[in-house]
Amino acid sequence: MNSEKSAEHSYPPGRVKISEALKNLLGCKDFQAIKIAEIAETAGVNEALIYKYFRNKRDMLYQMIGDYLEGCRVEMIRVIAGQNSTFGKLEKFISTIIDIYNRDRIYSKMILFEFRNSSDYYTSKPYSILQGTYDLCLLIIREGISDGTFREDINPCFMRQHIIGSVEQVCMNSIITSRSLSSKKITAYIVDLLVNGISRRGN
Amino acid sequence: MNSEKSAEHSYPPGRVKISEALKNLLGCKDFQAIKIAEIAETAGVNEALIYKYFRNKRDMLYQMIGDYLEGCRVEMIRVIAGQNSTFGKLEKFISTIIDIYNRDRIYSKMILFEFRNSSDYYTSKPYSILQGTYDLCLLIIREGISDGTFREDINPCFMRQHIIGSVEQVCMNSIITSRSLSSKKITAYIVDLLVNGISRRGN
DNA sequence: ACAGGTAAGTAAGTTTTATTTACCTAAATA
DNA sequence: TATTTAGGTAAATAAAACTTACTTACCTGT
Repeated sequence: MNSEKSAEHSYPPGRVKISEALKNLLGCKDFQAIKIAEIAETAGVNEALIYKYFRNKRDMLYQMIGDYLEGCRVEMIRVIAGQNSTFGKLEKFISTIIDIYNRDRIYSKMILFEFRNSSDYYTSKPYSILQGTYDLCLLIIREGISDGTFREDINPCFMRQHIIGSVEQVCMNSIITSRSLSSKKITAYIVDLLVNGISRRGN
Repeated sequence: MNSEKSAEHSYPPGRVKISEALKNLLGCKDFQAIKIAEIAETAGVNEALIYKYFRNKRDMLYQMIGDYLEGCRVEMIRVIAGQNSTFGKLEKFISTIIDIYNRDRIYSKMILFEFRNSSDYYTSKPYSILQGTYDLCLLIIREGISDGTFREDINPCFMRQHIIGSVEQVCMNSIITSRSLSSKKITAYIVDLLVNGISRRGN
């Protein structure tokens, strides 16, 4: 019984084909418009096989998002570790989020649009992975407060929300308008606003 | 044919009962879990009547959100008009958003969680009403730039996204955690972060 | 090398749920 | 008074999610 993979499920060909089929279909229509029959047909498997691997339609989405977000979390940890200044870490944190949302639009849409619409989403596994990734920001903030980069009179959790909110909003907008983001430029822009505020300098 | 109300539909008792039933049900379960039959039963009308007034299930949500958001837009215009300083307007804009999200949690949930999950949402009427409300922020920003309150080196649309993103994130979090927000306190907190940035003062 | 379990896979259902059709009734209108 | 029209319903339909009961083929321990 010790043959488990890193994730807690195995990936037989049928399962992989199902996930890929759903992903492909999500490229052209949205989740609720995609039929199980359609997924099965696209994958070239029987409908019932889907229910061997997934509890229900929504569970497919959650598992896919979970796998994807786990990869993102690992990437984020690696990328931040490569920076030594607090400021550099914050920049990398933001630019990596932008890169991720920019890179695979199908997953981005899943996460920003399909993912949240169920009351059990914030008790779900993918949610906690996403929060885990976003919470890396908290470490940066705490470090920044103690080394004097950031204000010490602000609640770190609150600051985190402020940062995430701003970044996600920009990403969401680019996805809605189907515009690609230049991660470097946008990061600089966001960081500037976050760090210096919107008030005229020297006010 | 000139008997139209201010909104483009009339409100006979059956229709009102249906909307109220849906709203009540949304208080305890989420949209996709609510059945048409259940709505009809709660409203005390026949299922078919629902389709007299609404194209489909999703259309019910859109119409309800549309009506609600139209009220919010009107409120926002009135409230901002009562301020004369740019700074006061920004504060009022933010505190009103917080108040609205705080006030009726069922509508907030609809808007933040159910509303976005369809690709046609950003071509929908409620979306354009919401954007219209949020765009009031643009006027404030432009005014603030010309009167020297805000930085002139920032794109107003971008600044708008930054502000909305931060505010919405905080509201979303309070809804997820079912915590009520003290609009005054939180507004002061957000405005401070937005205006002055997260960087240590005098950096 | 073979019994027995187990994972991958399927055909053909059942059930659930959104949506339609065809109809009734009463009030407004011409 | 005839007729349209708005509010409303019972009962059918259709579509899609999900199950059941069944193969087939591959491991695995004796």
